[in-house]
Amino acid sequence: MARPSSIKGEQTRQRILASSLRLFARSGYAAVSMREIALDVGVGAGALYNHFTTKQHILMAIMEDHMRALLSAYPDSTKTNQSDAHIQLDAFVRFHISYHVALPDEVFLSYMELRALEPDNFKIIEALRRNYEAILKDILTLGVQQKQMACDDIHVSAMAILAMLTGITSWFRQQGRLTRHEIENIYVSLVMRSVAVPMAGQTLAQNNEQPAKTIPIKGKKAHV
Amino acid sequence: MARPSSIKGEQTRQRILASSLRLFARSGYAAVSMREIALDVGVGAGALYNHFTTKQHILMAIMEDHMRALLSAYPDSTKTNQSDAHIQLDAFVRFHISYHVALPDEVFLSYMELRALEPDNFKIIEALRRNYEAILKDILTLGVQQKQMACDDIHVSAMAILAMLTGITSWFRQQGRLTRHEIENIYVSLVMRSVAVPMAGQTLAQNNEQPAKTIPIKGKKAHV
DNA sequence: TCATTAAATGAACGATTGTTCATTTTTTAG
DNA sequence: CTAAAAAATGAACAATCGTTCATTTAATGA
Repeated sequence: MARPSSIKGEQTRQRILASSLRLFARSGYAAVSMREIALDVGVGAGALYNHFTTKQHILMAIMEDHMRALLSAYPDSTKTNQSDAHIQLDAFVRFHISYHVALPDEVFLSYMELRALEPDNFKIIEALRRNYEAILKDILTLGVQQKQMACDDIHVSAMAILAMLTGITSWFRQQGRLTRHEIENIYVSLVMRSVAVPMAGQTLAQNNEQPAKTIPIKGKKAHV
Repeated sequence: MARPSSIKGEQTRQRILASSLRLFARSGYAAVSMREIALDVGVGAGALYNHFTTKQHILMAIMEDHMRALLSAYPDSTKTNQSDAHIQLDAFVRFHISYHVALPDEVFLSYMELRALEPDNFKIIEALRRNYEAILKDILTLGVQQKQMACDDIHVSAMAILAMLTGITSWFRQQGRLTRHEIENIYVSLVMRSVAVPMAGQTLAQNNEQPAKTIPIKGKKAHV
């Protein structure tokens, strides 16, 4: 026998994933050609197919790796050892920000290119995403049960908080005005207050009685 | 003279915009071909170029129309007639949700395809976007000045709130569990509390003293 | 009705797409 | 060193891309 396997192959595979990740994140999946990826890796176009059967497989590998890494990176200790919902939520916010700020390309890509996934692949990623969302929902549910938090709607609140947190990657820059730690504190404050139990005397403008007056939309949308 | 202009041309132009909007929002700018658009409009591919000089011009027209319509749709009355920051913020949240839920494709496209814009076009859209963000920042600034609101950072808080609100379009369905009005109320509540002045005795888990412990990231990112 | 021109056609352009494959190079086991 | 297979090459494939253009169709003012 000769050469049943090598380390070279795995190295090239990882370089393909790294180049694809960066290019996909920058220009979008559909806008990046296999030749662009090959050029960035420093290899011929045909060589890519020794490691991935199709372009779609590259995208799927990146997304699935990211989602599984995200899920396994979340420290189980915060889920089991702590029964205080506030502390769990604080830890979740800091974890989410740390992870997403450290891996902006993976996060951006996994959010932006969901529609580039073929149906079967989409289902897999979507399921992993729901697993992650469930972590936050469980925390909010616990907090409401313990009457430590006030949520009008667990699902909506979870979606709102996640959108708020993930949005950081769209403006955060490593050398920006604020450090990651400062941003963590700001967001912990925002999130904690957003689900805080309203105190007596708290002025929350409640004009819920108004029947949702429709906003008049100016514009040239004749096709409506 | 004969036929200096017609209504037919403008109609076709609008149908091109409508078809492109739907297709771009569904599959992404780069993944949609001019022939697909033409087929959806019910016209030959060459006919598109009687109304738009390039594919990029179609995208730019959609985005610019949307951003300008968004800005002009925001009722000036809430800015000038009301001096109460809380009422202004309430109105802003409801306006934003109403508008974005009514025009999900426009919102989704204008956010997702920014990178598909050529540099000059990007600058224009980006400037319009900042104008819109400024509306919220002004409200928060006013609220802080009046000591009605507490923001650790105006810019970050504005980005957080906008991300939270715009994220609605990624899960909202017209025939879903909640009506638009119910969602408005939930988000008004979330936003109001997130910038609420903390009351004495309010338990906001403040472990700001910890030196930002780094989350260990498992995974196969050998290139780091 | 006629002249004029906007609007639409559809073939064609060169460039690029994802992918294949015969061939060559490189690496490892024996 | 040699045999064998992994890995890379680079030309080639059919298909599709955005765009152009000579031509035809259709709508309008006079």
